[in-house]
Amino acid sequence: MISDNKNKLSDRKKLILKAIVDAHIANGDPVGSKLLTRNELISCSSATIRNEMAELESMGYLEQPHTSAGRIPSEAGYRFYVDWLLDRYNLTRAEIDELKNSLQKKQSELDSILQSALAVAAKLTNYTAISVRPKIEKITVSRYELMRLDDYSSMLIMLVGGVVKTKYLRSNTVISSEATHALAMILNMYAVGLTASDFTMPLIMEMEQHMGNYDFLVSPVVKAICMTLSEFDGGDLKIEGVNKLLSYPEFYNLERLREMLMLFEKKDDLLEIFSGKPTEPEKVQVYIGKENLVKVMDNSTLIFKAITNDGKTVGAIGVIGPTRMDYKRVIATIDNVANGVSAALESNNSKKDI
Amino acid sequence: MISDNKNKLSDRKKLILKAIVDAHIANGDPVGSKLLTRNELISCSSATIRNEMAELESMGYLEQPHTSAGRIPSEAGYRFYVDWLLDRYNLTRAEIDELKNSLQKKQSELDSILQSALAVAAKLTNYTAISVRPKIEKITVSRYELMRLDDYSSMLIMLVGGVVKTKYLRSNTVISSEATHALAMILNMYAVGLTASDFTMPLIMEMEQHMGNYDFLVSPVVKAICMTLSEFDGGDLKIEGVNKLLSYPEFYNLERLREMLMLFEKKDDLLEIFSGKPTEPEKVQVYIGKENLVKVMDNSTLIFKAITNDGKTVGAIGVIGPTRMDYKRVIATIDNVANGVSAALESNNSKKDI
DNA sequence: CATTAGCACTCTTGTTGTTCAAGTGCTAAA
DNA sequence: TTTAGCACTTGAACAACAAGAGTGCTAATG
Repeated sequence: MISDNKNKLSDRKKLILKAIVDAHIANGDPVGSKLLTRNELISCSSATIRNEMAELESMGYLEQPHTSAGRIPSEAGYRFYVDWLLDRYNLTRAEIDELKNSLQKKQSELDSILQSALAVAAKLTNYTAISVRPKIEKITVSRYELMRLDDYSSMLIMLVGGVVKTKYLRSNTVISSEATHALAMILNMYAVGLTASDFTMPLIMEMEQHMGNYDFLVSPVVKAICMTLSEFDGGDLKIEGVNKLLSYPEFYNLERLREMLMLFEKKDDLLEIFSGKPTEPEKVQVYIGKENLVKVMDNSTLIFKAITNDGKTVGAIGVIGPTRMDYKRVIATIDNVANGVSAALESNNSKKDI
Repeated sequence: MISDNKNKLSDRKKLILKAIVDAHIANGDPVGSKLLTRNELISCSSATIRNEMAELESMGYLEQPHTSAGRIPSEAGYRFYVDWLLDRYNLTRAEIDELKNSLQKKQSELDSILQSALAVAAKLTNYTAISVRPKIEKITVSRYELMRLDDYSSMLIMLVGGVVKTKYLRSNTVISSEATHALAMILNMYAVGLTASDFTMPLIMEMEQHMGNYDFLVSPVVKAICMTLSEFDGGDLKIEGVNKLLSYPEFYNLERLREMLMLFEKKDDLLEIFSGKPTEPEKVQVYIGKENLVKVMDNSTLIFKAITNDGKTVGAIGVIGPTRMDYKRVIATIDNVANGVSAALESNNSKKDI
């Protein structure tokens, strides 16, 4: 019986088990009897706790890695914890919003091709592959719609560069449908054809004036617009095959590996490297070690090539790896992949023309 | 002057430098004078090589990690190697084919949503996120086109489940355009509405008979068709945020990390785990440690939830991490993400209905 | 009878010292 | 100019050892 299972443990044992699992989840270290005495819910001495822990161990809920370490939960311990001791957790608003927004996002044609190209580049070269779409200047919204979902939330729909972008909005107060309409009108009146930096304070104040009682809506919406614009033209960076790093003894070193992953996580530096260089677009670029100017890449080589469409550079694709890299294979591969992506884009163009 | 640079080194120095770089690229170890004497192009003793190496080092092309190790190329050494000593490498046919095929691939609606959902799941939970589309039975091609590109290559275009799939084909002999046409006709005659397992040997032989002199074309094309079908319905598995593993001391162990990455690489096992379980689709599933049956995951926890569309399970999304996992947060997050994806799919349905 | 204090015991971790193998630099001879 | 030989340097691997942390057990206490 399930309820049998639940009541197998005394309340104090449950408390101690829960405390141990919680502490272990938080720290990762085995937890000893002394540590638990600090827990306010547990009001007995370390010796008592030790006795209880010994019993929990013999029941199979705890184990000790070695004699002189603390206890860690066994799998059965985790199972009991998950089934009976778990608190409920509710996502924060910020988390929910992030979730909703990301599910709205649509990939562009180029993004989709880059994704495939990256996967094949990583596979063929056996190095971590990276692609970027550089910043596009002067991206603007050509039309706004505002869709009211309920009293507290709406969807901002923008036509930007021929593509529909949506942004989920939420307020703490009730927004009437009149307010929604008014805001949409104001946006189409004032904010069409503007780049992110065109949204100046005077402009925002003028919009607020026109909104009357609903002036407080303007600034968060403008923020959302600017975020969308910057996310759209703020060059996107994709990475594939981080695990390839592990294949090389150069990165078989956790400190180094972690630094590299931090670099991938942050993306800014890489974006700059790929975008900023005065590249000859028709050639594969090779940057070795300190030529990369970013400290973390002191011992790494970056090999990439620009992707062109209609004669213009629209991105770049390449790999990153140890300076000890199989240059001749990688250079040839990246050359071909970049050309392939460019060709795929061109063929799309011609399809559109017909 | 560039040519100056090229001739800064004597031919023997170039030979030795190239040999050192090649050897170091291959092994990763510092290379000593003795090893180089085995190179057939170098016909002098280790002592001579040592002298040359000492000179190359003083010129800045080599360095030694410590006195008693061999030499490794410096950045300048790599630079010289890349600029002047590199052999040309041509991609193999297999590599070129793989490249072309992967650039043709189109993502489905579900794939695109899953991609976004994965990214946000990995970010919110801070664990590695995984999604699967399970096998779809009975997927068939409803129409074939064959586009001749040149004497040796064609594009096989298939309409499968309402989606266009293409496959790049190449032969060693010249294929006339008549042959291409005949093949396309035969395919549409015999091979429409068949699943991969419907392609039996007798059928293939019958098709070959109708192809006359071009019978040798049938079997490779059928292979390509079957590959496409299996790739289409063979459940797809995506992974995001492998680097998150590094955040946890449990994986701060290169052996463990590598095993996990191998698991991600192979995908088969994971696919089975996600797909095979008799899940209650409305609940978040938690598998702890050995409950996972796959050896590598002995110390890991898998948390996932099914994604439904129109009442049917169309996939699953979840995370994998150490058994010491922040269960309450992860369970809540996965619950929300999976629901979000399901909802996004449903809303697409209703759009289509209108 | 449950709880607690105290102490001896166990086991890991980090440090130190030593040996071993690898590869160099230099000198003298060919 | 090239080669052989030898002394020297240095990191990696391994064993010995001290320190620290946490337990289990026993005896005392409310």
